[in-house]
Amino acid sequence: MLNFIFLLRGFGVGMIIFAHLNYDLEFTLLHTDPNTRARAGKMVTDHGTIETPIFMPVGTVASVKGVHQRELRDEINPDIILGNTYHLYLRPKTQILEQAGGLHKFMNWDRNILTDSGGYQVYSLSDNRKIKEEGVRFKSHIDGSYHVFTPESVMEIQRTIGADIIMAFDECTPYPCDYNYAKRSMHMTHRWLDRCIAHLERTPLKYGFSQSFFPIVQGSTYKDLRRQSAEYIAGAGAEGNAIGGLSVGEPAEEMYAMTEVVCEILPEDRPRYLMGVGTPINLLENIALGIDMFDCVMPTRNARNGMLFTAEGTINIKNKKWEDDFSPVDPMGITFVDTEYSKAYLRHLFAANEYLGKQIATVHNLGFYLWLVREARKHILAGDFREWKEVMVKQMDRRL
RNA sequence: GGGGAGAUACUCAAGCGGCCAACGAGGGCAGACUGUAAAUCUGCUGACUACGUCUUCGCAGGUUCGAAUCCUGCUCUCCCCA
Repeated sequence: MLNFIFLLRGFGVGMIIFAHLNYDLEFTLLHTDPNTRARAGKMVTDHGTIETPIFMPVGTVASVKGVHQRELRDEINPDIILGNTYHLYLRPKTQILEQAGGLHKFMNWDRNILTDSGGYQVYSLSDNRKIKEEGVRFKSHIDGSYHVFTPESVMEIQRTIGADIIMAFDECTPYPCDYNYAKRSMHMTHRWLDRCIAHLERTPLKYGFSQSFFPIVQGSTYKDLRRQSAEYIAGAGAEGNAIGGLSVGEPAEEMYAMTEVVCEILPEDRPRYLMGVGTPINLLENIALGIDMFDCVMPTRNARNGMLFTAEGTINIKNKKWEDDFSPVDPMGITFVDTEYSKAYLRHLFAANEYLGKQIATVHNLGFYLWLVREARKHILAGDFREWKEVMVKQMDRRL
């Protein structure tokens, strides 16, 4: 653990304070697969240990949709979940989170939390925002009011939300993206990164535990830009590094190609986080390329829309063929919902639009995703990851 | 007994001479979803020997070049008065 001392310029004569860009994240690489670039590791933060590779369930507005915290902890059991700066800033609003003593206390989650910076909303709310060098002006999707996010303000907000890992403010470019636009955008993201770091250094921690900061590689689907960006991001020397701007509609092969060139450059001894990915197959393929952390709305959103992920392939539980199939939701029985309910019953709940159906499907899908990354970890440690992965990819690439 | 309103596809419900195989909603069937403006969105939903043909709008006749739409009769439903 490194603690840098630095002098805050122009802030009182000779006043020495501790830098707030902490280096408190302990990441240990336990094993690297000899046949692929897959890694098994462990991160230790003030809110516990995160075993990698990890999948982080998305809880945008301080809720993993459809799941109680108790089910999340006891059944799905992730070491870390996500929240979103843009959404939480708009509602309940930063000040409420501050009064609550931070997001952990507010939502009663005492394990790790990572907050996304709102960079993805720069992409997804493209009709309702304007990007400038200074920052981004958003139109609230809740009440139509206007708000400006700058790298500085986003760092302030994330300090107040109080996640364990906070993300740089970036621009997530769309797909396809014109080369020149991707290049300009990438450079702006880099400049924003410098501003994020500068601002974090003068923004104190609020809740007595440390926060790690991850910068984000951009560069769209262009290898040269990705390399350039990865070098810049690696140069920041952060405790972990993220890859953004993927899983925005590009073919999987392009995603893997970008992950590959970026992972060659990002430091081995720091966790690598591929943002917004993905399908179970995407996870395994990217683990093989050296990714340690993932998040995605797919298991939760698709669950609410009736899609189940299993080791044998995907199920659309709304389909008529399950009407009289009284077999368990998933005979593997990763979580209690898998064996306590039948497919016919779950289909009925969806047909009747009962909340419970969406809840069961969500617990199942998240249980499966977490099982998948834990299993990957086991096989990396055991040395047979590649063989296992090949079998799993083939098996999961089906519709049941 | 008298007066009035109405019967449209699985359901509800528009249409009131040609642009009607018939708006819309529900239901049904299928698809999409990747750092969550998503409990959302999209398509199909009379029958076929399907870029065309055939049979539909209570039933039976009629008027018209042409009828779910107009006329006559019948059957049934609902409302009001006695």
